[in-house]
Amino acid sequence: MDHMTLEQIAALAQVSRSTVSRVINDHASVRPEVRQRVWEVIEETGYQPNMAARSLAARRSGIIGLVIPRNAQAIFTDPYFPRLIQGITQACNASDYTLSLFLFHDEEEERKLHPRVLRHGYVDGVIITSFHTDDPLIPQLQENGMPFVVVGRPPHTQETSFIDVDNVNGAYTAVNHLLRQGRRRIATITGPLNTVVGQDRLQGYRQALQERGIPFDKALVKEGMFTETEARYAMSQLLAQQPDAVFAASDAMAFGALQALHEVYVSVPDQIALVGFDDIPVAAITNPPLTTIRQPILRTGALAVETLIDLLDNGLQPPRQIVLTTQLVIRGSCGAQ
Amino acid sequence: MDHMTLEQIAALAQVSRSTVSRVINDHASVRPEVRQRVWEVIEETGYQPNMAARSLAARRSGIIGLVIPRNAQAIFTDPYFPRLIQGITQACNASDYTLSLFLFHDEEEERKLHPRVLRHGYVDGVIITSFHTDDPLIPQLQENGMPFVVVGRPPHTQETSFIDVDNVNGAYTAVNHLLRQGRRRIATITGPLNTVVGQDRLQGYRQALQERGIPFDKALVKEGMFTETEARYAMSQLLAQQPDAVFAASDAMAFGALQALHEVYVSVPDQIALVGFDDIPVAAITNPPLTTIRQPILRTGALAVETLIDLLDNGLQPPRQIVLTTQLVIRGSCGAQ
DNA sequence: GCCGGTCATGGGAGCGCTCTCAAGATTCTT
DNA sequence: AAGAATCTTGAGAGCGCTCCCATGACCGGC
Repeated sequence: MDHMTLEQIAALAQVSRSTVSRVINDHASVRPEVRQRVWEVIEETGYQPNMAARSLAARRSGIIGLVIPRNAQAIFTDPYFPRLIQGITQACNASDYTLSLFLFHDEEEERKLHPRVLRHGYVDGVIITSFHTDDPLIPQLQENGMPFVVVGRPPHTQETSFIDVDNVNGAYTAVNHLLRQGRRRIATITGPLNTVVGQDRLQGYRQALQERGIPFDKALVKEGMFTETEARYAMSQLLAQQPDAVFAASDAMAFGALQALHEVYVSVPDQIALVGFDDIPVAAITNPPLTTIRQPILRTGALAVETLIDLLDNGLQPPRQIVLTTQLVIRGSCGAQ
Repeated sequence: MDHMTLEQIAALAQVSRSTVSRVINDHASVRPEVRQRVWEVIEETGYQPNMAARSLAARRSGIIGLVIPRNAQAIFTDPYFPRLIQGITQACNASDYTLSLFLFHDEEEERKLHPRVLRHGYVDGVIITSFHTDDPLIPQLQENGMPFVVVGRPPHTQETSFIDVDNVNGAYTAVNHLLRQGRRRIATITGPLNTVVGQDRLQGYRQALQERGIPFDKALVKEGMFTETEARYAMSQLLAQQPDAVFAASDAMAFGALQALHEVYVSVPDQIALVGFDDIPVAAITNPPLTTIRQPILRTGALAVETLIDLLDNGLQPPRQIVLTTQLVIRGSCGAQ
């Protein structure tokens, strides 16, 4: 009684296996009364189709994978990831897909487990995020013909569908805003510079300075790892350069900076103005509230899923490449209010 | 060439399908030279067994599910969850299991998607966390014979394996520590009181007060939802009661309280001492650093996986019920240094 | 050198589903 | 009212694997 099969349901409803299959998969051409009779039996028995069998026969599992490589230490501290996962799961739930999480902690795990990601019959496709510029997984996916969508801009964009936000422009806007407040000695705490997103936000910073004819000063740039702790350290180092403003490439890093500044009683924004990037929920309730660049994280996740499903269903030729815009959210930390 | 099958590998290695299967699954009685020949062919061709077929034939998928019900809003702000997921994925990776994430956002999603969790052939078992005391999923799992392990203490413990931390004792220790600092008017911001963990930590608070003969004052208790924002509001409300200390039932809520206090220039710990619960990484770098109760989150996750696998392999009768101990971490926010 | 035992291997029968194809039932056309 | 078109249904053949059982090779004991 425990595990019923299609055949048993068919017997109970006095139809064939095929008809039950049609009813379950909502295929056309089943007489309404038959359809109803079958549904009744299904409800009564609490029958659930066996997914393994279904996957095998239909050649699709209904599972999509989310791959987060080892360098994403920030996943454990930065609300960006939970939020992205929220967007992804919401879209998955809506489209009747299940999400599998592939989280790698070190290089050995990556080497050992990449085959699992690529294994046929497991996932129909994958979403990959936060990779190094030289992450070996992307070429592997291509080689194995595993459909995938990238969150962020991959190093080699041809042939690849991706969802990115306009990081260069966002960072540019942030720094430009600081410039308009009269700040001139603007430091930045960057993301990891072996990622495209880290590079792009630094690029926006440089562009804004350049436009005002302010020379780029390497001493005002410190690399963080998108983590609070790293940024706190970076900020304490930057203090020696006596900046009058800081652009942190993520809100989490902005908090780290804020903490470092609190510790030495530097007033924000009076002595040092601060702008972050992301607009995660806590940004609104720090002291002072954080001026930041809002990026649509939920939407990014949802679009990644939708794009992947489209790719699965329709092949998606040419690849879909979406760049979402960001938005400056002015609060207290930049001194503009 | 793309998708090879066992049969094709067998042909290339000039053995039978069965022998290749034996080699892959590391079964005994295959001649070493044959074993090696087969491995060579597998490596050469980059063959990956089809998981769907394997699951169907072997009646296990190698996937375990992590279920996070809708009330866990905190997942998007509280580093507890990422950390738990880290522990779980590490253990999964080590044991060659894959993790599927079932994240529900509202009641409708839960209703609609519970069957998916219970569906046979999908997941071998599930880990469930952060449920209401009256969450319908647990009885459903029992009814369907789906193996599961609970993170946290379930409302009805007989027959159920779970991994919990000693929340009552942890909270007791936190409050007792405040009492020993001479604080007497101790408020608390609780977790959601329709969860066991929320109730347990409140219970510990009450016990500590009772032991000192301090009457329980309802006005000093505010319910938070384990979120920073809720806690910030709760703290601002508690100010009217003029407490000299606050026990927040999670670190995330302690930060919320801290922000509320900063806003009105109440000094921590001088005017109000503060103790949290969890010891998430940022606790060490807030201003002041947060005194808190450390719970072994990573270990909880790993134990949940190990217990579930044990349950899958060996039936685990009687159920395994583990309660981990907590530890007081003294930093600046309690006024003890 | 014959017989019972062990070891290595292959073949067959599924696992529970989907999907194609063809046949039967029904409706429409003229 | 008869043939053509359509709709509805069932049977069969897999999907790619695991597991059981049978077979044959090989070994030592007497």
